[in-house]
Amino acid sequence: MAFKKRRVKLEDIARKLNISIATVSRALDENPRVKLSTREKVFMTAKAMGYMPNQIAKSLSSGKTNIIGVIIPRYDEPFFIEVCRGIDNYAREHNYKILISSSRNSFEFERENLISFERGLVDGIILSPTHETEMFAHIKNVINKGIPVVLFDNIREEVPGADHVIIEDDKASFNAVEFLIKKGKKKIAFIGGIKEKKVFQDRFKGYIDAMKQYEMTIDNDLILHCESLDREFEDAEIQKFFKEIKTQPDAVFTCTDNYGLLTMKTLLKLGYKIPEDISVIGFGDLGLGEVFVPSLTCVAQPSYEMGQKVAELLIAQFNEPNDVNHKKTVLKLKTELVIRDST
Amino acid sequence: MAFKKRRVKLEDIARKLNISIATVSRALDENPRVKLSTREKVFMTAKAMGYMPNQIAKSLSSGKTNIIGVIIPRYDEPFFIEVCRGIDNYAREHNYKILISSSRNSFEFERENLISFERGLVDGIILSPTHETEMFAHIKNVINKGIPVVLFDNIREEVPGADHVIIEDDKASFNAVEFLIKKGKKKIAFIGGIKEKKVFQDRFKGYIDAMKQYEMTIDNDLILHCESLDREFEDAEIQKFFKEIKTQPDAVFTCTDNYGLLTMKTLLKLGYKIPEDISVIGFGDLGLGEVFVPSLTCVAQPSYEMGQKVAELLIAQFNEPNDVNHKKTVLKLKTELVIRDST
DNA sequence: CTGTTAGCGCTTTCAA
DNA sequence: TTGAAAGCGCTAACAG
Repeated sequence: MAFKKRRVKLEDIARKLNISIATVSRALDENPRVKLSTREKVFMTAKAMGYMPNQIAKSLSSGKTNIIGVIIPRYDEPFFIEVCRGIDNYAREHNYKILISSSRNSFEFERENLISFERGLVDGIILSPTHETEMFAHIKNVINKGIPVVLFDNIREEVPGADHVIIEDDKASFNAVEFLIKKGKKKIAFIGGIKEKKVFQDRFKGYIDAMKQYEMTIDNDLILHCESLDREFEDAEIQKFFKEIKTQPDAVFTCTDNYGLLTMKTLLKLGYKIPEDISVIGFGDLGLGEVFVPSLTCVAQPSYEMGQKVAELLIAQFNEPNDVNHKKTVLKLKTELVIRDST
Repeated sequence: MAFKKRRVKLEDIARKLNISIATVSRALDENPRVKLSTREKVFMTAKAMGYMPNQIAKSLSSGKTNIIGVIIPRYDEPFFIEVCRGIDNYAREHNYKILISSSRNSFEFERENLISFERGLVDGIILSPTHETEMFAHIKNVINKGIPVVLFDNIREEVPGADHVIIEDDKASFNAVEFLIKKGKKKIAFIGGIKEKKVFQDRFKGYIDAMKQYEMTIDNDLILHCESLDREFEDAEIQKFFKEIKTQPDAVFTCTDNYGLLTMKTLLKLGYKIPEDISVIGFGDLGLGEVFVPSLTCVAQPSYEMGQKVAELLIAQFNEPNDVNHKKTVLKLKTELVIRDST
């Protein structure tokens, strides 16, 4: 093979068999209107000649690409990858591929990615907004062009026409904090993420609600909203928080697995015993918490299922007769508190 | 907007301006052969009409999709995600998108994915073979069709025509084991993965080489080749290994971060002190090892760089005049031993 | 500097 | 049951 071969196309098969391109196309489509014997002949020669359909030509002609565009804020967060795995799984079963793009936690990139998806490469879009995303005009724009959209995870504002899949963030953290209170904890600290992110707002709300409902005093000294998006800095922020803390907490509710682990690390280094002196709870439950010593009690988030649901909703939109008066679905997934050694 | 709008196309712009489609196409391409004033007019109207180029039509006509197909064995391994991040980064800078497919550790899926990529959807393919992949006919096939291919990580057999990017697995583990020996360790255990996987073979070789070179006795009782592909079972295998072990080791060299962490967990639960009683080394260094208490000494693998290199090689192939007599590049990336608290 | 025209490979009416 | 032919929206060679 010393040269790049020209690909076999329908025309080649047609010529070899002395039939028309249309018949070949129909035959390969297993169209029953083509005589069985012809169909068989076509199949054989197609195989013999090493025919491969051209996906691009098919797409142009049919107006469907069978590709789903996925935009996530970042790759290096197991939650998003797990969601993608769920999407991929469902999509594959329905003959779709996924094109993943990261918005790198930037609204500008999110917009760019979205625009590039408007160029007809994808049949629909799944998007998890960044913390920077305040305006949703770019998304509405896409929807107005008739491209189906499903949003998940961090949705600050409801977008008409798009399905939403989220988890019960407030309720989940309420339950976790309630669990600590019922264990007799008196000084429960809170560690969350950037305040702009809806999920962190909701998790904070759950904390506050539980504290109020059980008439605990809320001590601002025990509350930290991490501001960094980078592992390294998160670590530093958390270390600083516990070194400078005035009131000694007897429990910490944290808003991600990573915060939970970093908290345990810091506390262990400061000489605390977990869970004897202090309890720690994480959020997410994506594998790491189980291995740590002591293992981390977590709010378990159904990430993989979330991916599957999101894909399901999108593909359902594809099959709707009228995709513009699409009735929006808002799906709230349940979480579960997985109790381990850290509480 | 109560109906799905027909997209604006070149023809619409052309008609509105009373010029030809070709001119519009060239103008939007910023072709200097088009009069500046015409170009400007075209840009304005395109914008005003909300024109978006049709990527599919472009691809069919130009024969380029600007999409890179990536096939990885699994999503839930940070190494692969990190490589993808590197690929994505480089690709994006060069105006390519990536289509990720998981082969789910199965040769059959790998083949299927490859075949679906042969349908003209991607300009080139990046692939990390599964442990099951013994034959490379499916890959050679693709290369013979003139589709550029770059392989990385687990390559059992060199494939002519494809570039390879790997790390110095044997040397890396040699160095790690040597480090333990020089620390005065006498009973060094080895925990690796399935024997079919080339990377694990090489890492084992490095261990054996170091042990031989320093005239240490190799004790089969201290060697474990994990057979499971699932976290949960890995955990059980490692626990079993240490519970049944006859000789007490004073160090453990493990072939992945996860093995390292599971080993530490098991040892801590069995009452060992790390590093006082026993040292542990992991392989990969993808974030988790740093947080654990004690933090894990690791062979640091340049995963992100690997992704960038892989993408670079592929895109270089795109620009080669003759892609069939392509001179294969084999790139071996260096690793580094990051020393932390576990040794 | 601009227009005409012939594809790219496939799908799909319409006609036979 | 099959064929002819008109697109899908864009590119590019050629002509002017």
